[in-house]
Amino acid sequence: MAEPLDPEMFDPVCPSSAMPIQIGDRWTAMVVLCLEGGRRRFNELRGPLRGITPKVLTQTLRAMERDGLVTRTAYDENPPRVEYELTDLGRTLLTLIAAARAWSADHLPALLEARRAHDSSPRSSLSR
Amino acid sequence: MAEPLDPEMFDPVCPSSAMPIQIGDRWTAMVVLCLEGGRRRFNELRGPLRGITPKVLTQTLRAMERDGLVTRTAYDENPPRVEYELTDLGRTLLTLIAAARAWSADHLPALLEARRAHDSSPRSSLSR
DNA sequence: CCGTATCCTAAGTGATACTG
DNA sequence: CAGTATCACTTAGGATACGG
Repeated sequence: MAEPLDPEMFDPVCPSSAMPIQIGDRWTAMVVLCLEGGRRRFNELRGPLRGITPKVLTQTLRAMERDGLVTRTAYDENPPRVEYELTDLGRTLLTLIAAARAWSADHLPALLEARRAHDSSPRSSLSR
Repeated sequence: MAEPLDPEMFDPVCPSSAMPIQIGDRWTAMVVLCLEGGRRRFNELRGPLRGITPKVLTQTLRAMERDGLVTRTAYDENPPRVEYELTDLGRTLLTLIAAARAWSADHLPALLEARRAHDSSPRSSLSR
């Protein structure tokens, strides 16, 4: 298990990463997906989560640990090694996240098109 | 259709309203649910959405209209009347929201318990 | 390698008051 | 009735630098 992650799996700027939902904060759902394949080290998570700073990743993981979504295991080695893993509770989010991604695949283009049409309409900046 | 809404249906402070997901901003999912039963007037929405201010409700509805989730119909009457209604696209969110609420019903207690246990643990404020 | 410590800004939200 | 106009505030999130 735990095959290498695509280091560019998530790019929050890229619309294809757009999710209609947010679970917890901005990164939580992505972290869950990153941990789907098994336990990961801190720096293994930083790659796929394009642009996340260590501070924010720590924050996110701490909050998830607090909520019982992940476990944190620190090995007393040098250099240090810390691994994160989904709990059973954390894994229950996977189906919900999958549903959300399915919604995006099915309907996000329509939403974006509606937005584009609205923004380019003369009425959008006028009389209300 | 359009039976009267429970004026206390949603209280963002109440944990039973807690959602594991957010769709758009803080209120969007609740607005979708409020409109599930049919078209509603502006002030009809303010009751169930406990504590929402008119400014924020307007913001939310405008954003949803822009994204093609609701339609806004203004009748030229006095006193003014404006009705909001879900579009087909907006209705596609209902199943996703239902899935989210089901997750809450099934797993939110466990999450909250994990949080409580973590917060009351002596380790939570100590050595990291 | 795995974080912390500071500092900072932008967005979201709300309170209050006012208007066509 | 259905909004707007201000003002104020909190917090998530990020940039950067440093530490065990």
